[in-house]
Amino acid sequence: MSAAVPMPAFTRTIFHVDMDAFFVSVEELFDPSLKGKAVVVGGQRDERGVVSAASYAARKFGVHSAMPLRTASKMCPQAIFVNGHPERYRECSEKVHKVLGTFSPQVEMASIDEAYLDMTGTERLHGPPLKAAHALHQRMKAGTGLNCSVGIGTSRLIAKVSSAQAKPNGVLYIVPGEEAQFLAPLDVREIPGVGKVMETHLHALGVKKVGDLASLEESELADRFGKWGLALAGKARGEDAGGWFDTEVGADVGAKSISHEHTYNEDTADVSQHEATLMRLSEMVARRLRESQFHARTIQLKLRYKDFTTITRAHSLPSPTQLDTEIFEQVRTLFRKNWKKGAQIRLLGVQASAFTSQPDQINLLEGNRQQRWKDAMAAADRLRDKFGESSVGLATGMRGSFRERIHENPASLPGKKKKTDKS
DNA sequence: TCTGGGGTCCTAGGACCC
DNA sequence: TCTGGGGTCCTAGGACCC
Repeated sequence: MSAAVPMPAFTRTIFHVDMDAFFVSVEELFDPSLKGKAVVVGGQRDERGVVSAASYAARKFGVHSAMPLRTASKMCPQAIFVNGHPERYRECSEKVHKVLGTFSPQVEMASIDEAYLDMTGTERLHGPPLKAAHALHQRMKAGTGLNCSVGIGTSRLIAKVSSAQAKPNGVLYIVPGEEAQFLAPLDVREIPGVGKVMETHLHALGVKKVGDLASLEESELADRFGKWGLALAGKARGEDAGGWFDTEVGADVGAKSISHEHTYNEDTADVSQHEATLMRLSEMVARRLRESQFHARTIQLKLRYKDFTTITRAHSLPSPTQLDTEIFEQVRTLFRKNWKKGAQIRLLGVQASAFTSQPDQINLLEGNRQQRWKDAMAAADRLRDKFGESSVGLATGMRGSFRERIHENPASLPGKKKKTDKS
């Protein structure tokens, strides 16, 4: 048993809705002459960069996302190369979200082109799962002009894996109880979270299919891969074992970081160019912080050299910021300290994290003071545990002082501890 | 093949505190 | 002079996803 998070006692009905060749399909809406042709979205054929999306016609030639554009051009010379249009995709994504909202109040956009719906208990409104899915399909086409695929299962994992099997433009329902049989013949790579590295490790153990994985001892997986191994064992059975998958659908989590980065068209060692780039990236990050009303405490520089070696260097500020100048100065300091002078740079990036919504200095100090008091109390408790009740006098004295503080400023009492433990 | 940009989560070591 | 056990925070790197 993986005991950390109890599985729901009832059977859930989860939909995973995945838009088909999303970026390509959106481009086709704007230029119908692209329809049916080999199309590559992401940039021009001679540019530095990778494929964001490929049409099904282009995929026939082996082109796939994340492939370098130049490689795609060699494999499929007749392909039409299109620059990406993020605003168009965001706009369409909102339309998708709206359509999905008419089917369930519990909708969660997992990325720009896919979503989870908890459809548990919607039978009276929408009928059985397959009927609801076909209705969704039609309403999606009518509302957005786009095709999607729908996977249905008792967990997020099963829904996600089955939507991939349903592509393109299909629906696949995995009947409750048949999860393991459905997964068994699939490549381990089909399990979300199993990438190239984990695949190699599993192959070394003779594990190629999910069925092979399911027949391994859970304890062996745990020994070999730690926390991940345990989750993996559950996934082989179709369970949302551990991590993000185990969360309720629609419980939206705020952003944890905001970043921008830039890859030069040609590598360069020109300092003034680097500082100008860092300035621009800092401005972009700061603007988004202000838009989302976040203040960031940690600023990170990302630096990639010509040979692709990449370093990150971070610094936490005494008080959080959303100002261009403060971010830029931090990132410039980090850059000056860490750049191997004269070495050619390929990419620069700026990231902000450790968000608070309260920039207020006074509140922050109060928070720190309170934290120290909490620490002191906890320390006293530990002392008491160790040395017995004779040391309780110390602890009581502290509690007294703490109580006074609470009366001074009752509003600031509630714990700001947000344990992000999802396992 | 010559490798984008925007994210999330996990691990591991060291500093620091009690 | 040597000896512990925990906890939290910070930082760096890496796997993975779309």
